[in-house]
Amino acid sequence: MGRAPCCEKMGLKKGPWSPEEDNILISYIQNNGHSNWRALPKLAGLLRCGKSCRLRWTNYLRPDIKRGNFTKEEEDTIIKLHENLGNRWSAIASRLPGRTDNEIKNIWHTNLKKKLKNYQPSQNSKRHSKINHVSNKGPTTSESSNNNSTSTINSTNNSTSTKQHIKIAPNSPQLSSSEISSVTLVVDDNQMVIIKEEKIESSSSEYFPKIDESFWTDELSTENNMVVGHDQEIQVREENVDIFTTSSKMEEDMDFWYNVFIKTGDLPELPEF
DNA sequence: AAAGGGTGCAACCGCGGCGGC
DNA sequence: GGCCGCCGCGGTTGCACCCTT
Repeated sequence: MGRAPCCEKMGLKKGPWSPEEDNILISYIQNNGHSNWRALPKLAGLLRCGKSCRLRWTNYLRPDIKRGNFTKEEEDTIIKLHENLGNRWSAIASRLPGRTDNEIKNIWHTNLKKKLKNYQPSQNSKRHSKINHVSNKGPTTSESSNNNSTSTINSTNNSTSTKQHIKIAPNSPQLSSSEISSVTLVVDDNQMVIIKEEKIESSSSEYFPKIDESFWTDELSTENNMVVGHDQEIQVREENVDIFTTSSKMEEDMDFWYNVFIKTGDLPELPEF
């Protein structure tokens, strides 16, 4: 079934936006919000499709957009994040306040990609010097196409005495958006952080254990172990995993910890849980 | 000064996810 | 469960501007 192309209706304007159109859109959204993009242009009196309005607003007119050149720090962050997230521009943009996915995508294609060609970073070796890969046992089938890995990291935090299991993202930053993955951190008795990344071919239904809503709640359920459980060593280690409950403080700490990890490749002191 | 190529960026296109019915 | 419409995302295009010759 074919999808009707955007702006198929005759009479809808395309191309660059005029200042007048911008003003109409801004004042309408300021007064009425943008709960329905489809209806917005009609209600605002714009000869544009909703999609065009949404794009203009999110990429250009939004008041919280940071204009101007990217700083060195922002560029470095983009490079780091792209290394980990791939072309997931919206995910990258979400970590750069005031920057849009479109802007980041543009800067990447026009600027950073070229920079990287001449720049062979040592981040990987740096990271690997701190992350000791203790096993790399994928599922017994499709091993060649699945890139599962488990890493341990020495933590300097000596205060915890129980294993904790932290799911930081449903998608591994090491994998492209076309791949389904799971990333899990486990802190064990010896203050070792185990990073479990699992890459799953999206077409391979055997790696999609049934996950109910509880998986995405704060409590660690056995379902979690199923998801990461292709690695036997991890399964054994997880036998003593305590129920994991989160607090906003803990989430903040983990977010900070993860951000430093992403930005620098270094592993800062592990937050106390 | 003009032409041609390169660059940057706004905007468009089409697809997929998701929710409502 | 399937259909449909809306929204968001990533890829691509088009054009204005800049630089070089």
